[in-house]
This record gives sequence, structure tokens and C-alpha cells, in this order.
Amino acid sequence: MTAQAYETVIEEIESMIRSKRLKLGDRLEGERVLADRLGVSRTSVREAIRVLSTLGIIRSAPGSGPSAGAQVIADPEIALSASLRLHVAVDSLSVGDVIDARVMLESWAYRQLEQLPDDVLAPARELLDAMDATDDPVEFHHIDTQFHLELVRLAGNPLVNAIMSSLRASIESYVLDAAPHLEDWQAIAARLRAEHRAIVAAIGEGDGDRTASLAEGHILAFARDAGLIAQPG
Amino acid sequence: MTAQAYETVIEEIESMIRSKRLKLGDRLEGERVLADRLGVSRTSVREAIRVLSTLGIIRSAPGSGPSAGAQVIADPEIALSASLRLHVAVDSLSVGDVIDARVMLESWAYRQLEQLPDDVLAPARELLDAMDATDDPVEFHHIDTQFHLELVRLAGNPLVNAIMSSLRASIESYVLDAAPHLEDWQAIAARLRAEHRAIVAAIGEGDGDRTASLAEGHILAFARDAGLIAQPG
DNA sequence: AGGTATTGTGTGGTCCAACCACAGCCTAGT
DNA sequence: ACTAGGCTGTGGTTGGACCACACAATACCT
Repeated sequence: MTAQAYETVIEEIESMIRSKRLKLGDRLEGERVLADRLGVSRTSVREAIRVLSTLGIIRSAPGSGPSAGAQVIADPEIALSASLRLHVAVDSLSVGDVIDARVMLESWAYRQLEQLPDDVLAPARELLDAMDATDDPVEFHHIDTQFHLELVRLAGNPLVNAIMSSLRASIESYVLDAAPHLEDWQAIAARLRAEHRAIVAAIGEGDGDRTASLAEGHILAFARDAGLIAQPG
Repeated sequence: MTAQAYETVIEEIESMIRSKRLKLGDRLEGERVLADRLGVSRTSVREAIRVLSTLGIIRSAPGSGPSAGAQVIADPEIALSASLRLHVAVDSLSVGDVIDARVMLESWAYRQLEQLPDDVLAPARELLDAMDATDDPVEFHHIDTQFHLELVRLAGNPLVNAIMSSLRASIESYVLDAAPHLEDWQAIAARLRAEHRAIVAAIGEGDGDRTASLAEGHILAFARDAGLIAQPG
């Protein structure tokens, strides 16, 4: 079984990255040059670049000048989001699995926190105020997402951030579909706002365990309200 | 900004999946037919299929008969593994980040376990015996990987399984590179074997917290020995 | 009639040669 | 000195050709 042509191109590029001949921000050779050098067609080179592009490793743009060409980037979320979204769509992963994983990530993140400088919570508090200021469920949800991402970011693990972001993105459409069917949005929004403030307060007190516990209840309760997971019992 | 041709193909296929016109195991139309139907070139269709293939959604094979053609599959690991591996290579993610995430996953998985039927630990115990039977660090590591995956699998969350598997795969080359440089492999292997058995025993007792704690120490200690993360203090 | 080569057919895999759209650069003309 | 136009090289797209493959149907020989 000979490797497929586009695979040899990927291997070459990956090899250049591992050996540091290619670093973040560098530009690749042109597609035609690379094809010629590796003895494959431009089509195969393009397939390889397309793959690396969906993996968040390369970004390519037409035109000329500094912004053009294929460039090495580093966006781990691209592949994670796309993959999770599609696998939820084919029912290979369930929304419940994703929510459980999200609870795991957030609980972990909050337990990592300790003695933070006070001002690091300022962005989160601004998002709290923004959530107070809106009555639109969709806008509320978007700010809610930013809020949770902001808190997880405090743990400082970029991989966890990327996974967290991808998890939310993969089930966003399900959450938004469920929103209009909620019984009493005003009441639910009020509860979510209160829970958010309690979580921020717990972080401010440096109580990681309590924060994690609050977050778990907060996430699971809304998921039940939205019909995304079964009622307990 | 019009969507690129291959993106419209992906959207069409994703739409077919969401509307259940395409389910797991189904075969796609031929590339030529799909290209004609969507009014794009076969090249663009192929790029789309290649992307979905790296996302673990589609598998395609040449030839004829039941095994040929493009088929909807569900392998979440493909994209996760490839993406993580490359992002570690470009230093957009560090080995330490990956190890921390792995500790998070395993700790969570073990805390989920409760009152298991006794025989579910049989496969894990067999892997323990297999690890006893080898002196080769590389083979040991492979069985070690299977062992940890087997334990995490008991938690029953396929998404967590996929992430766990991908995390290990993404740093495997670093672990294997470090193996020959270990001071005293025999002593380390003996300690790993003992720790493994302690973990299995703790699971058998239904003590999730203790299992998680043992696993965390086990993982971090070896990572330090292998020079993958800094010494404490 | 049974088994065995052979051909046929449709699949994905690869390649080529052209052309398009784009964006910066450079030059000619004012 | 400035502006408008063309130049050049980038990725994006297309059509058509051919290959390797794997199965299915057929023809063939025994």
C-alpha cells in the first residue's frame, strides 16, 4: 500500500514543521513549486493544504503581497469544532456526552484556580453586566458562552480552552433551537444571572471546590430545562 | 465573499446528514454524480470529501462492490489525533498542556465509576499481566496506553474516550523518544506495574476519589521521570 | 455442468493544462 | 508629485484524460 500522493505532501510539510524549517507565521512555497519539488501534481498539493487548513495548521489566501499565500497558523479549534459538530450530527456523539464533557472541563478549570489577582475577573464581570442588559435569549446565550469561556481561560491551559470552545460550538444549534421552547424565559434568565454571580463570587473567594460544584449544578440544570438531557430519576 | 466551491459541497453533505437523508453506513453518490448535481467540478467535490475524510466522517475506497465508494463512518479520533499532533509540533500546544488535560480526563473518568460488575475489570487485568511479561519499553508503553484507555472506557463517554485516545497519540512520539534516556528502566517499570495494580484495586473497591488521586500521581511522576514536564518546586 | 480465465464496468486516485479572481507592485502618463 | 493603468504571482476552479482497483458478468475450456 503506497501512501497516497496528498499524504506524502502532508508528511513533507509536517516534517518541515517538526524540524523547525517551518515555524508559526512562515509562508509555504507556492503550490506549483511544492508540487514540482515533490514530484506530484498541483491537485495533490492542494488536497494536502486543504486538509492542513481544516486542521487549523495552515491558512491560505489568494492575491499577492504579505497577506497572500499559504501561511502556518495555529488554531486548534477549527478541527475540533468541525469534527464535533459533524459527529453530533451523525449521532456518533450525543448532546449528553458533550454536556458531560463540558461539566468535566469547567469543574477542572475552577479547581485549578487559586489566589487570583482581583482584576482578572473584571472581563467576566463586564459580561455579567452585559447579560443583565439583554432580554433576547439568543444574545444572552452568546454572552453566556463568552462568560464561561472567559472563566475557563483563567486556568491557563490552551488545549482545554480549545476543547471547551469546540464543545460549546458543537451543540450551539441545539441550544438555540431549544431556547424558544423554554417555559418561562424571564424566570430562567433570572436564575442563570444569579448563578453566574454566585460562581464569580466563589472564584473571588478562592474556593475552587465550591465553584466547581456550583458550575456543575448550573450547567446541568439548564440542560435539563432545555430538554437537552433527561430529567433526573 | 461567496463560499468556496468545496464548502458548498460540504454544506450539502452536512445538510443531508442533519436531515437524516444520509445516515451512518450509507454510501454517498459517486463523485461525478455529486459534482454534476451541485454544479461544481469533480475536483471541488474531491476536496470536500477529503476534508470530511480527515474529520472522520467519511471513508472512501476505490474499486467496485460493497466495500467501494464513499461511505459515512463515525471516527471522532481521526481529526482529534491529527490536529493535536500537528499543534504540538508547531508548539501551539505544549506537551505539558496535553498531560494536564489527560490527568483531568482520567481523574474525571475514575470518579464516574461506581459499583461495577466484577468482570468488567478482566480486560484491564489481562493487560496488567501482559505488561508484566515484557521488558521492552516500547511494547510496555503500547500496552500501558491500552490499559489506561480501557479504564477510561469504563466511564462510558465516547467523546471522552476519543479525546483521551487522541491525547495519548499526540504525544506518543515524545514519550517514545524519552524512553531510552530513562535512568533505570527496570526500576521505573516495576513502579509503574505496582501503581497500575493499585489503581485497579482502588477501582474494584469503588473508591473513585482515591483512584483519581492515584492516577494523577502515577501520570505526573512518569512525565517528570521522562522529562516531559518540569520537576516540582 | 462445473470450474476457471477473461472481459466489462464503475469506483476513487492522479495528473495536466488552462483560465479566473484577487491583491499588491510597478510603471507610465498627467 | 500623484494617480491610473497594467504587470505579476498567488490561490481557486474547471474539464478532460488516464490509471489502479475490485467486483460482476461472461465466455471458455474441461
